[in-house]
Amino acid sequence: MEAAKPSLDLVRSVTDEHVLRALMRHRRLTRAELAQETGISKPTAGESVRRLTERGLLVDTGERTPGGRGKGRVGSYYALSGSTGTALAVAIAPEGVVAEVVDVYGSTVARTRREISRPARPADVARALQEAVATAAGDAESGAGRPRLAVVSAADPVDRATGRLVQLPDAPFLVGELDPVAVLGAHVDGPVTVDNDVNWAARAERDHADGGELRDFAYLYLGEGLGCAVVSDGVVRRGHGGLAGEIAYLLTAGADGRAVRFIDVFAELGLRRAGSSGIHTDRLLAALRSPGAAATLREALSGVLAAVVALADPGCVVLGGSWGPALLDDAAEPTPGEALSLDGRMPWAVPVRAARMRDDPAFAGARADAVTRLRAAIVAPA
Amino acid sequence: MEAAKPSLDLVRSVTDEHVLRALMRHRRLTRAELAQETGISKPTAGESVRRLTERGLLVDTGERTPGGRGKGRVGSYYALSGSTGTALAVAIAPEGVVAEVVDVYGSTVARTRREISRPARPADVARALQEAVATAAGDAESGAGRPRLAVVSAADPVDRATGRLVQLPDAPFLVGELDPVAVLGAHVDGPVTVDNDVNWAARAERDHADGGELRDFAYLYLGEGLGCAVVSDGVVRRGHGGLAGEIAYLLTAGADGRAVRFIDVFAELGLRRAGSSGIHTDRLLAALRSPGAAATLREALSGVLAAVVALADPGCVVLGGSWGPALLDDAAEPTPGEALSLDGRMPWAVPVRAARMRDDPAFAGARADAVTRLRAAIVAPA
DNA sequence: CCTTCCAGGCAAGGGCCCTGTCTAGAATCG
DNA sequence: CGATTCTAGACAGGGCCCTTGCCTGGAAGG
Repeated sequence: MEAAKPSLDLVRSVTDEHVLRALMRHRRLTRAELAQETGISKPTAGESVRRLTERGLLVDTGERTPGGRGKGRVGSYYALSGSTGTALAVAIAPEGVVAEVVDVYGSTVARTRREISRPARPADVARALQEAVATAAGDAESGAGRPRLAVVSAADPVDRATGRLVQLPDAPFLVGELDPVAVLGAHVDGPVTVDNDVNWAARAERDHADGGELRDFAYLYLGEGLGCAVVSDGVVRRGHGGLAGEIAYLLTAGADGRAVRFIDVFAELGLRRAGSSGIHTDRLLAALRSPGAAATLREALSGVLAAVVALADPGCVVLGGSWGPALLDDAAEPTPGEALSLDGRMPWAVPVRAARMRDDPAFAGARADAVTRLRAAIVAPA
Repeated sequence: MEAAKPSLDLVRSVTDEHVLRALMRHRRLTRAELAQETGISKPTAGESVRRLTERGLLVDTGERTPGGRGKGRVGSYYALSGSTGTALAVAIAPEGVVAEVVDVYGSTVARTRREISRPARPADVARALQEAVATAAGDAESGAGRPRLAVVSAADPVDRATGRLVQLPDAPFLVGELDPVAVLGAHVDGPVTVDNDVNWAARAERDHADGGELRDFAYLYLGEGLGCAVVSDGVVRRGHGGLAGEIAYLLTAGADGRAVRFIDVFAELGLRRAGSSGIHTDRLLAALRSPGAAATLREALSGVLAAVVALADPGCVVLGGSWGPALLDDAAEPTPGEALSLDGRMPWAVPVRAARMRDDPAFAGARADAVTRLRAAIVAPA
């Protein structure tokens, strides 16, 4: 509703969009099915099919049978043509790189994974990224051409304006000067979207919830690194530079009650890795069995939670990462968040629960967004 | 672009909207001017005027002269009719209540202010609100009928779902069970929108900036109460319950380096009012001249700033309230934020500046929103 | 008084969508 | 095996909305 002034082909474009979206949901439809599915009249749907076929977006699949039960005339099935293209979804993590080519239906066209041996050095990560992307894009290119766009998840802070990874002190992973936009741009025709893995995981968690109930929540990632995604009004809010959620620097209560940065709590407990500056998760999980260390960690996390709740007022806090959910498993499941009460710090209660998406949620979020963006790219220039 | 399926009158509605919006900007236009202004053709503009006049939204003003220089045929001026109505903008603060009736052009139709003697008790506030609203609405009603909607700013946390004021411990103003939606609903035909004064001030500050440059920023209100508005992607984000920005409960560094809540820092310095639980601003401004207290306050505020920056990544932090800007006046203006450096707590720098809107910014924000909503209400049911 | 100039009305045309009807062809039934 | 039944698709008619182009009427200026 912005600069749509002299509109009459606007109405045609919305018709075409409905037809395209219906075929994204159903893969193949006859013109009559299309009319019923979209609510558009039969002649109009037929005309839209004619236009879109002419533009090369739709093809007659050649399949003619209208289904088993049909008694009447055969119909022609139409489907999106191959020229609708594919999208590339990539996840960069210290354990390895995943690159997947997806089509408009959300199906996987090609997939590659490159492991990285620990500790992950910047050059190793860059090489793994290059190889994984080249392999996946190459495998898919023979079939469906170059991907039209790319969506990248990176286990590092991402500059919102440029998409480059940002190097912050005390951050666990050293990806150096990696520029995913430049690397992916060589394999993709369109835009490259880059964001933090925690933000992608939060989007996956949001989409996983039923009926859009998760419109305002915080996703705390507690693993080798510390991160937080803030979802407000249904959208991950990245802030001015894309660095929103860098909770490592939040002031919280340390072991002796002094105000220390969250990340420093782990140093004081001897839970930071020697080589990198990440958190030694194995040692941390072991330390959780000692009441003293567990209490210190819970106290520190409680201060962080209070800050998140005070500033963002989430309706719920989701804990993810390798050891975040472990803080909850101890508590009785029926009373989630009991073990992480805010200790009377905050005057209102907020439920805390473990993340439901556990299998590479960052990649899942990026992959889903790649499909969404691909669909939008097909519809938009209509 | 949502459920606009069977659209052809959609295009007519957008035409009418363009005509209405043009007349909101220019107050009166002939049909020819309307056509030129909107880019629509002359017959179409004329037809839209006919429809809108028939619906009672437009009137022929009777003015006929097409302007001084015109040599040709006289044109008829059309304008929005009186039935487009008015909106009510209200600001509730402990010092008093302001109620203003505005029209679609943003002009003031009626205005009332009721002072409240300190200390403001809940009953005083409720009475002042009743009186101010009744007077303003009554004054305007004779001319333009009942206002169509109301927008309310309240110097208290506001529940997002119900619009009721929320009572939090350690909050300065005691408005009890005040329910602005119920009070205003008696004087208004349409919806009543209620939000926190800090959020409204932040919106005013955003609109005051040139060219939408303030898309991601934080507005820290430091007065008798402590508040914060977080603007992400150009919109104030209220959180799940509307309580985002309650920074009084944030953990920060106290005088002795211990982790204390922000509000407790003022108690330790003896800067909280006896009767209410607000901050004694006069005493605080005096205390700022003592290096020790000033350093303590800056240290505490620095911890709060770090939390805001870490979680929201604002492109800039704006300080408002009665003593917030005073923290900056001491520093050299050319290097804003120097006196409030993050002390190396955060790895990236964020500029800090004083609020530019100083004259009741909360009311200004609510008033502007009332005009916007009134215009939308006129256009929407088109 | 005539010319100039502009607001507004009128006519024609094109685009888009809808309802309603007809046709063709295949499966099913008697 | 032919008649019936059912459905996909084509076609005609009509309504709505916008646009271009032309005409008219009346006021200001020479």
